[in-house]
Amino acid sequence: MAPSRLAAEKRQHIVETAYRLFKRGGFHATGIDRIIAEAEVAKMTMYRHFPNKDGLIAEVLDWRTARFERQLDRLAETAQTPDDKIATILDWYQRWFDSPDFHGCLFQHALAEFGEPDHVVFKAVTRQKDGLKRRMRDILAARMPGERAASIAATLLMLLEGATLLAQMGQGKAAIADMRQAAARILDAPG
Amino acid sequence: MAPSRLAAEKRQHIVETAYRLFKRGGFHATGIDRIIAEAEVAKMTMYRHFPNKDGLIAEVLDWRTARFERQLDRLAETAQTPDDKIATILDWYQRWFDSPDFHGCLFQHALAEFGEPDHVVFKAVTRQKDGLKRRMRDILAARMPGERAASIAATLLMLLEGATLLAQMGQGKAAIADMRQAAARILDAPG
DNA sequence: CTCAAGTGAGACAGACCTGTCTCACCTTTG
DNA sequence: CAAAGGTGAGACAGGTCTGTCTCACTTGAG
Repeated sequence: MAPSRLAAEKRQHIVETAYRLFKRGGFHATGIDRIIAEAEVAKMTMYRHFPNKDGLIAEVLDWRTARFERQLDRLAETAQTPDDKIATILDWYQRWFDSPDFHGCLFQHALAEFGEPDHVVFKAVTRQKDGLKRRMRDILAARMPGERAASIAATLLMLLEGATLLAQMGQGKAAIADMRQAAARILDAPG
Repeated sequence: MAPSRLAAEKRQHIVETAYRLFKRGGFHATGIDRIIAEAEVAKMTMYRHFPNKDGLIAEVLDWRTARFERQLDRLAETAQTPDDKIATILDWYQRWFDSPDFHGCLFQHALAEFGEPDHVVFKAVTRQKDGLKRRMRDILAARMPGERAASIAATLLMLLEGATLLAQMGQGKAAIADMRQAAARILDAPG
């Protein structure tokens, strides 16, 4: 039978509550008991919707990936040139770093705690990073050969990931500024 | 009383065993019981040398930082120009990515699991990253104004951290190549 | 030799973990 | 109304976690 409307809402509520707790406390350190207490949900309700904790984590990451990519695609529509589209991504990161409950990248953290390439969580992380890289590559491909677009997209991804790390260590402001300079130099360089 | 020679050796053995296990399995997921079993050491021996698990983790990171910086400083002596010194650092990362039991950066992982800025582990992470950035800044300062050296050092650090992340996702080869191109463009750009 | 420090082995406490199960209750649907 | 699926609350099992403690033994220092 198809899940009822209320069941789907409960499921989504669990995902968002778990997201908030994982972001603050990490994955292994955040217990199921804590999640169901915070979500005000019975334990069996959680285990009826998700096979186990790892499955919940992967679902949380995939949900977050979808939200992230929606925001990114919407932003890309507001800009005209490829360079402007890339700039809106950097703007997005800058706002993220400045947001009050910034705790670093949940996907980086997931990779740290689930480093086995076959693990369902590991795969959810690669999906997010590959999606971001592909979006930047597609943006740049309108302005340069595909191979060079792929290379620069990878470079920008590295800069973004490194900047996120520095931001988690309290150096977000400088990291954004330095990243903008570097991005400008890389994009302006002769092909 | 000063610790005996054997006691110091045991202590060091615990640190190196914990390092190996943390690298593979993460921090929360690796239990004390596993560490002392692998190190073939009594539990009380471990707790006599370290105040608690967090203290052991911080010690492991600091030991690893010292080893890393020794290697870096030794490499820097073999190169002449600032650009060559930076290149030897990139070479070091490339060899690291290709090493058989590469599992990503232990400091990134520690930051993911201990995100509280006041935590002893968090501080050990910032020490390592700041140390690396400072070394690159000092290298570059021989070739450009101090402010620009600091900015480029931060950019290179971001690239290195991002490349390490990509390497953990199996894209180390391409990441190194793209990073080298980006570094060359950034270093060659007009001041 | 003598004594103290260090150690190995393991029991132990108390807490927490994941995941299963029961049972009474509610709500939705036919 | 009646049947069935979803839920809340919590007990429960079996395991693991950190950290403390005891006791017998070994090893190093004076």
